[in-house]
Amino acid sequence: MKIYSTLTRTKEELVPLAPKEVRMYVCGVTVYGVSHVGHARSAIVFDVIRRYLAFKGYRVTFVKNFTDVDDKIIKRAQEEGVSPSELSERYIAEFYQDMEAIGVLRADIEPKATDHIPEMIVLIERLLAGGFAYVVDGDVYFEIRQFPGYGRLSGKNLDELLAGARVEVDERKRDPRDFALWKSAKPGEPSWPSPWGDGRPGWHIECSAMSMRYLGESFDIHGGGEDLMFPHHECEIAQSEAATGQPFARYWIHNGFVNLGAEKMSKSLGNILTIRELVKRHDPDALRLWLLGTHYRNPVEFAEERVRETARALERLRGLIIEAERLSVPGIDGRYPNALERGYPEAWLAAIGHGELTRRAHPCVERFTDAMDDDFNTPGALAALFDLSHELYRYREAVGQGGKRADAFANGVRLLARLGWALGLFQRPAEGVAPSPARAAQAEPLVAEREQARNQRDWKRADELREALRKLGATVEDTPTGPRLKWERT
RNA sequence: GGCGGCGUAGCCAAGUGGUUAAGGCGGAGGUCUGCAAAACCUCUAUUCAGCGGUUCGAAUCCGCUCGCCGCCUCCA
Repeated sequence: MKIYSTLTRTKEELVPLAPKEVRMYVCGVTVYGVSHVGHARSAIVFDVIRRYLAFKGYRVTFVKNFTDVDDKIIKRAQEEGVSPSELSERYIAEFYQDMEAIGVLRADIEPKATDHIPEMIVLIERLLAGGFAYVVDGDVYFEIRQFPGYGRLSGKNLDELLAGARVEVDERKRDPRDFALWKSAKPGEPSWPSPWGDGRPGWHIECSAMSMRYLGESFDIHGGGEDLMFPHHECEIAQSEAATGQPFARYWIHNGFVNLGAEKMSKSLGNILTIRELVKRHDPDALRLWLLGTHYRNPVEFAEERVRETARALERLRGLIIEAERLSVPGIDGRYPNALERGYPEAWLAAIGHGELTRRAHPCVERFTDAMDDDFNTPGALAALFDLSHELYRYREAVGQGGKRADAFANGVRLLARLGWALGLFQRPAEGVAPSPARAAQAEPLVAEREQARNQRDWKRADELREALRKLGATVEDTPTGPRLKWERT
């Protein structure tokens, strides 16, 4: 399969350092506030990448960090009159809640910067010993001139960076572009002892230290939002490769932004839309489906209406799962909340049990994996999924005729659910939106009475009751097996 | 100023040198239905911002023009 790497700006064949094993590190969040749609996109993109690699049969080790010490955290903690660690712990808990709400699996390892100060100190010492860094008044800086590759990832040359003249002017630095590895302690700020005096780590060093700790000095994939390309990832490469003399990450993956209207969304602009708010209004699967409808490297513009449209498309796919479950096929197993399973599309195709349906499903599955193999082309994969759903509905229409069998249909749906799993879809109960118990209790007698009216061919009364149910938020669908309620999201 | 990206149907969005330009939403007609809903069938871009060029052949490559956006500073 091919992955676009920012480092080379081309799609490259994925060749992991160890066969059949992928080690990936993704820069997580700085925990000083609630997460927004942009974080959701990044989390979902890498969740899908991780899932699909597992689906392909790779053993994936996925590390995603928390930055729990930095200027913003300290500032916010002071404003709120709590300790920085209290603040970061709170937002870590919030982050987990949000991720669960949108169906993002936990990473295998989720390290916090403050738990890895010793590793960072060791790394900084290596850099000092190698002549890549220098100490000034308890601060340690990385000297970028000592690392010729600096600027390669972001495609910047050093002179342009200087010409930009936005770099912080600090007389003590040998070069204005040098960046801090260690910052000396200021009163009232958290600090740790170090060979250079009490202080705290610079931003970039944590990711180098933690990725090396858990994945080794060289690993396969390093990812994050496109904004992290420079300076963060650029600095990570410099300090890591300077320290080890080894190539750091092999493939660099950056996801595009979520814009709000014409503007980018960011905490500093204050125009954020939180995940918390979003999942109140939208089905999490609709949110995911909407996000995956655009390739991960392209920007996407958020609009409530787009997500609502996507929810209608989702209903089509989900209708199949509901249908299959109604055929009492036990547990459509597209849902594996905590298990990463490798995929065997060929076996699943064969397991359908009816040659005709297998034959029709086959090209859909192939297009699905071809699209995903091509730099995680989720829009292409979704197109294949919709085509598969189409084939399944067609087949279901004809069940009972010409050898078409309900069990084959259900097996086909199971295949669809498995493909969906690789995208993180269909992991919740297929019924989707569940009514509150109170509403369900209210609806029950109305449905019963309506059935009675229909049996007596009292269409007027039946329609009144349909209307009454609609006011409760439920749409009635009459099916051969009886009425079915579809609840609105409230 | 430097670097990079984008402009495909009413809307969203794949495709990046060669059969009929995916898919979704929306819309039109039909089947089914007491009526609906869902599903199914048919249709909905002779054309890919514009203009030139390369090529037997371009939405796809090159040049120019217009429009939009991102990064260069904390940010997913």
